[in-house]
Amino acid sequence: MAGIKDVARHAGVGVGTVSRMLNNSGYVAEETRKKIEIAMRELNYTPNELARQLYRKRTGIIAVLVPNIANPFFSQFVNYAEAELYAAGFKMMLCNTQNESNAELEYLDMLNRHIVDGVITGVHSLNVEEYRKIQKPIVALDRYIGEHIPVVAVDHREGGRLAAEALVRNGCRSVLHFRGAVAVESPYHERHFEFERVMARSHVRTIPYELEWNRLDFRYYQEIVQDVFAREISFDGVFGVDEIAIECMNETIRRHRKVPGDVKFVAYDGTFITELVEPSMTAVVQPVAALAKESVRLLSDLIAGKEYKNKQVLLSVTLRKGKTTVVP
Amino acid sequence: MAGIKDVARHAGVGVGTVSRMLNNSGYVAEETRKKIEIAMRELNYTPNELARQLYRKRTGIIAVLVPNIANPFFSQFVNYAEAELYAAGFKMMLCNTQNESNAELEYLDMLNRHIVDGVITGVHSLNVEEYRKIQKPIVALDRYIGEHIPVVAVDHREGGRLAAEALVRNGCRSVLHFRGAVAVESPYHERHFEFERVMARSHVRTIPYELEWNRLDFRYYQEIVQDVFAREISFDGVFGVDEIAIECMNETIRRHRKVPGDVKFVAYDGTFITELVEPSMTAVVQPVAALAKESVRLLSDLIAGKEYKNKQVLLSVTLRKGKTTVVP
DNA sequence: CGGCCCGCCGCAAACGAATGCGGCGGTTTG
DNA sequence: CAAACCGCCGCATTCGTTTGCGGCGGGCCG
Repeated sequence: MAGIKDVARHAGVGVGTVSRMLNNSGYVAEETRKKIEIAMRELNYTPNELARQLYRKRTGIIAVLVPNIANPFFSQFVNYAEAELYAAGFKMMLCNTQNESNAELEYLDMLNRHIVDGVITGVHSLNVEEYRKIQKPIVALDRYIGEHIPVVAVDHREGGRLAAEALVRNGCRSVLHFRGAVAVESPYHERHFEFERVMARSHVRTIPYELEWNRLDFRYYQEIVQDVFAREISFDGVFGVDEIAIECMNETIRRHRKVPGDVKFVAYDGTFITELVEPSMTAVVQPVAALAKESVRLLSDLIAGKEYKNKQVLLSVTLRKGKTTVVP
Repeated sequence: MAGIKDVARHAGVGVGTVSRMLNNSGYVAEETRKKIEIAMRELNYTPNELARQLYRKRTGIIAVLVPNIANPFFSQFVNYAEAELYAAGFKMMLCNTQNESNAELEYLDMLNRHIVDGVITGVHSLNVEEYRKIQKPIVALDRYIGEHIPVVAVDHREGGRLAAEALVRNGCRSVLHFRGAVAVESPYHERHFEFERVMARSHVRTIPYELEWNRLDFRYYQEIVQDVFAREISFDGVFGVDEIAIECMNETIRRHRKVPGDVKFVAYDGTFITELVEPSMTAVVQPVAALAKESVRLLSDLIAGKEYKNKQVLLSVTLRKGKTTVVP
């Protein structure tokens, strides 16, 4: 309620002096400093950040866009991103786009409205064109948007290879391969191409099963699994993102087939849920903490004025051995 | 870059007119309206929200404080809260306090700094006194803070009762009861008291096991379970929050005891992970969506100037039958 | 002793928008 | 025919800061 003017009057100085003291820029005598401190305490003064933001043209807020925050991968990502942003002096605005591209658009527009200083986008629904129009700090997670927008991604090719090799090593002959919708372009898909490539080379049969784009709710995954079993597909290995691999394993167990005896599983992402189930699942794990760290670092650089052209940070994945495969 | 003045000059009108048109308040002739529209388009004008916020003294941003967003309960809560806030015209600032009470304090201070219009706090680490000092819109999730701060909570007493009755019905004689640290006061604990009460009345032995306060990482839960089994405690029923109940079940299965044959499980919270495991777990489920909805509603009311005294919204829980108990 | 630098500080102009007030034509009303 | 009213609009102030510029004493140097 009390403004800087009130403090100044109360302390018998000018507003400039109070301001200088707040940001300790310029000279202010020790004695006046004391007087101002007292005045601030007595009036219970807190600077109004809005006025500062208006003058400085920055808010210190970063928007993080994710499709669904309840999804383990994204909740972990957001968790780390928040920590990194906080450490870098930023606050985080969270945007669950739920695949609503108008929500995505609205949040992007906040850059123009000066509400946020930057955006980290983990969503893929919007037309790429919309992003290109915006000449503001944006970092993309796992998506190539345009040459002026840096990307941080993982080496999905390597991920596909690791998964495939694991299943081959474990002697699988017929592998169920859950894959994202091919219609959507994403670095993301590389893992599927590479997976198929390695399998073909190793003469292992694969049964591709295409999933809808951006359906992250697990009810959907349950439906899919029901469908798979209804069709009496026979397989001795499974590869897919955490959620569907787990659902698939559960149904396998319910039908009294042995894991990993009869069927081996390799999950992709390796979030905590793969460690939560019994048997724990072998998984290609994405370095979520590093993804968050790099995203924030890149964005900070952009905000600080650094220019990036065709910048891509590629992080490597690892295979974590669980109990759904036998050979390491 | 272009400001309202530029638009006004470009359209040959005064700034007031442009402003009136933007907020359509007051009169502006159709013809001038057109001219301004053209000017806005040509200059690619977007109003600077910071200036508006300064004038209006509100930002439309709500801070949501949670201890750990990677925790399924909170990630679901945040998910719903974001949707409700968005629908109510607010943006969400997410704060992962990670039990750092200084972070909590810093975010509360944003109310004074006019960065956020309100706070929904799901964390319990800070001294209650700090909250009482703040005469701004705050809603507490599952915690009684003071008479001027509305609380939205679930009926934990009923939750404790439902869980206890389920285990009694299933014929348990000796139940392992994981409970939160009693040192911390919270409506939250009611479930444990009620649980013990019902068990005593039914002459079922309980083995209470006290957990540390606010440790939400699942490594910790693993340690606890290891400890339990190392001490060779014998039990035929388990009650605890999702994560620990699941860890405990996994270890039980690994030791070749049958679930639910030898040991029954009832989890508390009933997040998606209880449905993700095999066998799926019977759980007392908290109405997370409703919690979020009510929190937002109360906060909106507070911001709109409505006064609440000793307001408490109590939501009821339900028992969801899974496969870790046999009798419904 | 005069000029100059230096520590200290006040004044006023930004920042970009919202809005109360009053003015200006033109029409209705008494 | 004058007063009241109405649609429309510009001007100046306000929101609460930051900061450039310039002033004012006092000490130091030539």
